[in-house]
Amino acid sequence: MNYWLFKTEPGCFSFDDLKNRPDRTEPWDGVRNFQARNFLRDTVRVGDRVLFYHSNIAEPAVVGLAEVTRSGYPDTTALNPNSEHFDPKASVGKPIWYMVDVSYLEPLPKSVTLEAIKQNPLLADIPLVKRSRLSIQPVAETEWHIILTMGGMMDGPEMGIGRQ
DNA sequence: GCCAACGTTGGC
DNA sequence: GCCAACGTTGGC
Repeated sequence: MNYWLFKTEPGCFSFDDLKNRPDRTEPWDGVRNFQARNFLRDTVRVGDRVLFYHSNIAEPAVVGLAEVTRSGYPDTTALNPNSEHFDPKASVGKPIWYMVDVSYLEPLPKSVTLEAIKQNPLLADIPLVKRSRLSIQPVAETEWHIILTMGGMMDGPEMGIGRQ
């Protein structure tokens, strides 16, 4: 199982929008960057876990967790002339662009802001800091655990002290 | 809304 | 295949 960070502008599609879908599942379409496309097409697998990140807002942050429920398949919005993501170079035989399905899991008890991520020296190498424009990013397992800990999802090494 | 970073396009 | 021009992303 792999870990990922998916970026979205909440004004376009938010974590709550995913939660409010009838089956809490949604195709992750409209990605038009080749490196992100390669991840979606080749590497993202069913069962992979996703950090859901809100970008382009006053306080960008990881806000929740999602799960991949369908691996890469052709992005139909590229074939639809009425879609804002239409790509005249794409065709059924050569789709160019790919999407996956993601399902809502749970929100983080507290959002992990970009500011907090930047301030954590253990996260200095993640693409969010180094390659901020990449919209589909792999997350190392250690980084995954650190971010979940920062979000109040799991106990960090020092947080169990004093517990019953 | 500005603008730096960076990805893509297209002329040569 | 280089690289200038251009468009987009996304933090601030």
